[in-house]
Amino acid sequence: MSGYDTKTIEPKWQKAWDEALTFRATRSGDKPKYYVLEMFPYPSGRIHIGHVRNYTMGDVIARYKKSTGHNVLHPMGFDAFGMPAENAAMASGGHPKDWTYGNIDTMVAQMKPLGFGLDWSRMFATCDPEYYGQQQSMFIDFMEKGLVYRKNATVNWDPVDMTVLANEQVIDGKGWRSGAEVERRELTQWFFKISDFSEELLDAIDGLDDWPEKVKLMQRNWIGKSRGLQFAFESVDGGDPIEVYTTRPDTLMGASFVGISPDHPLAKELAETNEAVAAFRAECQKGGTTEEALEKAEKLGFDTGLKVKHPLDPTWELPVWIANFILMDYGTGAIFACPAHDQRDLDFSRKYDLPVISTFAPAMGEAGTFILPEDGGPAYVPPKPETVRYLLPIAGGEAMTGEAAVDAAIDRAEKEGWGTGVTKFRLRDWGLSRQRYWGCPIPVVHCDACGVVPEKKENLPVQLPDDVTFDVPGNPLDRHPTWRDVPCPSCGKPARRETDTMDTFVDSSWYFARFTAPRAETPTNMTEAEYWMNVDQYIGGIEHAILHLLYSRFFARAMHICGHLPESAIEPFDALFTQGMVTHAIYKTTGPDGRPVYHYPEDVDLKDGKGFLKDGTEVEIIPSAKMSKSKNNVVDPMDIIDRYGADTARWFVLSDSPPERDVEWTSAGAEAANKHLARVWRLSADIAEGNDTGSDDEALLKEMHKAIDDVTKGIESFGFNAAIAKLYAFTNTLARAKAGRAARRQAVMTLAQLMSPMTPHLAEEVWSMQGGEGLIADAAWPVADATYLVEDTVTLPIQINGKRRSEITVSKDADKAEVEKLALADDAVARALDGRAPKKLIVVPGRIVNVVI
RNA sequence: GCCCGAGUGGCGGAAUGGUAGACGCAGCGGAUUCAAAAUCCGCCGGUAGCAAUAUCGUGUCGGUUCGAGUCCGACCUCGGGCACCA
Repeated sequence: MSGYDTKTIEPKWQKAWDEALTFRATRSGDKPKYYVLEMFPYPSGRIHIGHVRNYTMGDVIARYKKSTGHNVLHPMGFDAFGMPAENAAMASGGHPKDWTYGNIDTMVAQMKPLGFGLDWSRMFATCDPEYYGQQQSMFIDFMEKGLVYRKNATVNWDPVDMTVLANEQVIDGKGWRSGAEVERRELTQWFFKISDFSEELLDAIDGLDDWPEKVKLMQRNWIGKSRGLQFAFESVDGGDPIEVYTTRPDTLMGASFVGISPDHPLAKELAETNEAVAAFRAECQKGGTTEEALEKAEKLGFDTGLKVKHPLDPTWELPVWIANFILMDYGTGAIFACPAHDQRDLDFSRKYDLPVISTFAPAMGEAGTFILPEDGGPAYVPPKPETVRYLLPIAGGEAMTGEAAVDAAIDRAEKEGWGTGVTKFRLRDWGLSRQRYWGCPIPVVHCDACGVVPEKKENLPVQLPDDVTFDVPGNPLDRHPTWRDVPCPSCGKPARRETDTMDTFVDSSWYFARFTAPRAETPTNMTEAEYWMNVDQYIGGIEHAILHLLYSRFFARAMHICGHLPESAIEPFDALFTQGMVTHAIYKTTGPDGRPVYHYPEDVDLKDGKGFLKDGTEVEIIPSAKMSKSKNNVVDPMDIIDRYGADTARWFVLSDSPPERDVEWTSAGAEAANKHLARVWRLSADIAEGNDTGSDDEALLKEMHKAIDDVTKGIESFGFNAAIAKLYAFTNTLARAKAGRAARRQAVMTLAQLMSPMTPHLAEEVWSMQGGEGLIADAAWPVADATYLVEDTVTLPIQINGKRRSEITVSKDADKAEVEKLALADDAVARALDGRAPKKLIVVPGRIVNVVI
């Protein structure tokens, strides 16, 4: 007997599936369809064990759904535009295109030996002109429908390299290559009008029943609907009124100053004549553009000397300050500050010695050790639904919730005519312009006579030129000698192409739709889209909870408006599952220069939880760290396949941790997985050669049907680790079973079927060893027989005052009175009661008995 | 700074508000073997006890409940996102 030989088994069955076109997605018959999709990878170079986990989960679902009678679509492609390709070209020459397609070839070659049931015939990369040409065509459709526009927006500017930087290229406020202090600079950029859909994208979240609550909550907060008051502060000095928006109009009597953004038109106007203002504005331009950088930056202010009137008291004059923490993008770019109830405003007021006035305090009785902010306490910011005691109410009573007070304040302002209740959203329009080469060119032309004109559709795709270099910073499209020069699509006179390319989030916002008809001459094919959409199960990382998923939801709506998707597909992902990362310990020592040295796992011997190098030096073990090349803790799936086979890798990434949590890769765990699969193989071989004697067939059947039931439920609920635990238990049962050959053969074939979504090669091998008909991949999923699932008796734990003290065994349909009688007769209970009657007796049928004494 | 999660034995983890620790790893003991590997069997949260058993125990502190890993509040630590990483 040759043993469990993955190097023979795995290629054999992969070939069999290929030849039988087992995983080719078809619309045949009257079967229901099922579309399962994992977030497609960026072609970084090699596949990562995290990819293996992600695609294995999808494959389990895909194979399971196929065996329950669905037409399954399970495609794969590559999110192939983006910065790393340009960085590689800058670092080591070559061309982003060659680098990217080379990586794709490598990664496909690495994925195939893993035996995923994918329809490879549908594969594409977003950098294929056939794909991005269709994207350009849709961009033009979006323009026609008014979903795209241009406006100014801030970017990170490196003043030394004279180039725009991505947020990740700004490190501690400095450019990553030049080290120069980064500035914020305005450029005219293209935007998608996602904000037109704010309300709709928010409301529709309620219908996403099979999305994780946390993702829905994150999206709701991101869209950020708020109700507030918009009103104007009249100028004392005869200038224009300053419009402000506030979500806390109830704190108006606590106003300390009026703040405007450094980018507010008034600030810009002042800067023209006032050098100090101009200098302050320049100071505020320093640093990166991220919200985090802005929030964490030191609060800076500049007193303009201007004064405005308080709307409720014309004699009350408030100073106007320019403050760096006020965003022009949100509200009106101007606020009134209430330091008593906002920590940022309080920090600012203390720094610049501005007044602090509390408008409310904790409700009576809850005051305790409360210190008012004006007396040195922190800003008092209770949740809005909490009742507080108003010291300076502007409307309504003294004790109110913040919510009620805000409503009352808006009512008063509207009645008196000095303000309006306004609903605003935090969600900003989607800026898609990138000043980079390796992306989808924006298909427009700038003409001196006609302005901005979309390219003619028959001229699409607007292809990236191949003859570019990356030896100097900046966008190669900008300095290409001829690429920019084109005739105006409208008047035919010489004009210039747009040199900005699209954000790569655009590429990934509709690939799922393209998979339904990947070679269509239009972005989608309606027949195919109607049949396959929506994605029934989408699987990916939690890091995409907001941007990618929100942009895709917007895109599906925009595509529907332009006739590229049916209305039923405007929420493209019916169910979402977010999986955790695969982590691995880091082995670290400290070098002679005091800097950390990271060691490869194969160089470290593990003993009793400690790690040692070959020379005996003990290494520090940092567990569960994100895999990173610089930390030498990356596990290469190809090494695992080579050593143990694909099924072991697949089994392990599913077995050790719940799928939504991170899993730590350990060599011990991989070995254990491999041992178990070898054991199943031996068990099958034994049974195939075994004899017919035995009894207890009934007991084995019972366990088998329980296993079918448990594993089916486990797969359906993404409890893969729990399903695998049941499979271990059932394997143990089968190995020890004294049943006859027929019953054991049936059991091992069922075991193979239950394992087949996770370890498909081994499952096929066992199936064929036992003389199963056809491929296990085509076999119908086993169904549990309910008659085997019911137990005749149940064991009930007995608690005394909530602590387990004993147990009784009763028949499964014993009524409450009978259980009570048996419980009271129990020795432990009788001892504890000592003749007294229990205070209370709780019987939860089939669950527990609790005697309260 | 803001938003969202997660914390259970030596380790990964299981547990519709109802027996905390299923299953796996490591460890310990045994069988098999000339020996080893492989395999098979048994034990395995802490403390006390020969044992029966008692007692403590799910990041920390409090609360709701007959009963809390699970629900509520505060805090600590770690992770994800913050609009140009993908």
